[in-house]
Amino acid sequence: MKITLKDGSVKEYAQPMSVYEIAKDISEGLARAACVGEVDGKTVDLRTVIAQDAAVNILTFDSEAGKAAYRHTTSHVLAEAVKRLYPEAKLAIGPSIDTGFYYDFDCQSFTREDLDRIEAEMKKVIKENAEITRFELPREEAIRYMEEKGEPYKVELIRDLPEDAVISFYSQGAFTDLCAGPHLMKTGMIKAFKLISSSGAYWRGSEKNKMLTRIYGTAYTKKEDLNAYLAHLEDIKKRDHNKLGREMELFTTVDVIGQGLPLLMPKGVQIIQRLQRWIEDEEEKRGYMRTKTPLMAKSDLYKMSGHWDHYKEGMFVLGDEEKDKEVYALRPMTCPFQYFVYKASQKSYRDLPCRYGETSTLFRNEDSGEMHGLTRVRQFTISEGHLIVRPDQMVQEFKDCLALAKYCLTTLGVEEDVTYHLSKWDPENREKYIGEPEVWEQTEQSIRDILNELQIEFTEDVGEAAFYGPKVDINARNVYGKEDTMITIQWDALLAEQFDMYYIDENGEKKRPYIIHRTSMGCYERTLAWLIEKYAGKFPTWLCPEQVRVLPISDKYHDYAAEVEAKLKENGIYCSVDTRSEKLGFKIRESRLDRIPYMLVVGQKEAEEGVVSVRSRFAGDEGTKPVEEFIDQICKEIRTKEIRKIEVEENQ
RNA sequence: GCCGACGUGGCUCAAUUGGCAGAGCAGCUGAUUUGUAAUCAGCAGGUUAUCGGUUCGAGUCCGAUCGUCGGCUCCA
Repeated sequence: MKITLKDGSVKEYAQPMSVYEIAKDISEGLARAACVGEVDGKTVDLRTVIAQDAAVNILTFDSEAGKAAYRHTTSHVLAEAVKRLYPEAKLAIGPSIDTGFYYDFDCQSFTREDLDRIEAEMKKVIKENAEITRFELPREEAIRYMEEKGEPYKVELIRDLPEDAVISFYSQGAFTDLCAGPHLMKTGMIKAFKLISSSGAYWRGSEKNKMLTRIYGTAYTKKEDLNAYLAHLEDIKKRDHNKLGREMELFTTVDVIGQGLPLLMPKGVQIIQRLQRWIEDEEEKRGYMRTKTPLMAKSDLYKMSGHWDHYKEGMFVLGDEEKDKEVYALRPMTCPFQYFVYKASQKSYRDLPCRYGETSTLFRNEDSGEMHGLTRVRQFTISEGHLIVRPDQMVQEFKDCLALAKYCLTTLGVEEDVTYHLSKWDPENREKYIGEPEVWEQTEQSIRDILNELQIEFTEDVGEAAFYGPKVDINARNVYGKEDTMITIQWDALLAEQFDMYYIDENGEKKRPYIIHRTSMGCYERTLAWLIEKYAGKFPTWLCPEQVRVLPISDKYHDYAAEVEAKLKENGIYCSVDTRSEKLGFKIRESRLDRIPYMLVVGQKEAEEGVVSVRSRFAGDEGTKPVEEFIDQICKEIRTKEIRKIEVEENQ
């Protein structure tokens, strides 16, 4: 048989060979580093025996598949260690994930000290360097085997496997686990690992099931790489908006006010205000009309929209349905309010599209465990809008909404950091949605076509739609890698019916419009959080609460500093003067720590010549220039919303 | 909502088996008049998240509540 290797060379063997044996034949070093094999493009276990001609590639930790196998084996080492220390623990599942691996156990919860003890036991397992072997069992035997071992979760997993599935097990020493593999050859191949944390997780991801104990960990082939990753974890905490945003006095929370109700402080509001004014103006340029509608309404409104049936748990209801004649609720969305703006007058086909925008404050009664900083809150303000359009206008308007979203992302410098999702309904879960299956299939196809036409890469997510229609979600990851929706654009062919919205067509007949629910740059709080993390608090100049700080060398130059400040303020630049009697070095240090983009040093020389010495966080010392020249420069940067690159060494 | 950890001046952290709540930074006052990342001195600041319990005595032990964090589930 002929084996073609990655480099094109061909090896001939007289008898069948396992992937591992082939690796060993190539070199001992490769065999030591081998994690998985790739045979004719398919990832396989190293133990897989090849009996006929094939293209074979040996993958190490440097490949995605190799990394996954390496970490998956580490999770088995973890499981063995836990079983040794806690024999009563039941095994659930233990896959590799992006950042490492986890394993779920049904047992007590673990403290950090427990994790340290488990780590020590794992080191023993690794030192023992047991051979990892694979075997298969027929279904009934597999079930009996795991029943005898007292592993009910494994039994359940086997029962749920398809009838024709191969049921494989991996053993290392006295430990055996149901597992599809692939795995490394020996436990001793694990060189560097760390248990990161422990937490609760529902069995099979359903809150109806028992909560198990999950241990997260990670593994690398080199101690340095592991340490670099752990250092990175420490480092990203510094840009966590929840810490940095409080430090920078952008927002705060107060116990007595309540969970999920952050207070935006003056500097935070300045940023949000600038975003808001920009978006409102931009939408107006694009043909939007602005509305201002009530923050609450009678329950009747939400009954019409369907929210009362589909979303009541998420709403703040004022009053008691049993006792009170009328019950009000704070609004969780703006849709029905803007529909009534539309309905206030009869519309002709010539009036459409009607584009309504509103800077809209919403209230959602999130579960207590869900709140997080500015990204998950109970009251938030969103660049909300609804477009009431004729069916023939739908595609173009939907595209325009995507274009607006893209413009916002590009301007904020974050367009590279997002992923697009076509959020679809779940046909298996019909009661969560309104409308007929054909309508869902149709509208989903329309969105799919638009995204393909615009050459936007996207994934399709089942069960992520709104109850009234499918949508495009634009998501971003926070510093910890957790994904949040930043922008959403929803295709709604159903609610117009519920609200009896219509327009008169060219034949004088009543017609149903379509509706687009959309945001242009999403929710202000969440966007602020995103920007804090993206820029580590060093916002683009146009968004900085303080753009320039004038630093007089001594009080002798306060008059000149005030003159410079006045000129800057005349030009709408946010600036201040540091009049404290401190040394220049100290003032510079504080300005840097306050993340001020520009410092203007003024002393005798500057006062005499009517110039300023510019020091920026972008290029360091930018030299001396006339005040007017600096004003022109920064005004242009602000007007164009430029994102200036930081080129100097940071020292914070 | 569920599992777990945590809560001491504005911030970062101390306080031995339960035994006088402390430091640095920030702040304020004064001195200093400073040329590109930290001048010196002094002062002030706390019902140890809240409420209750055990104890001669609680930051420390116990219970409840509120909040924060890490996850799960849910979501803009």
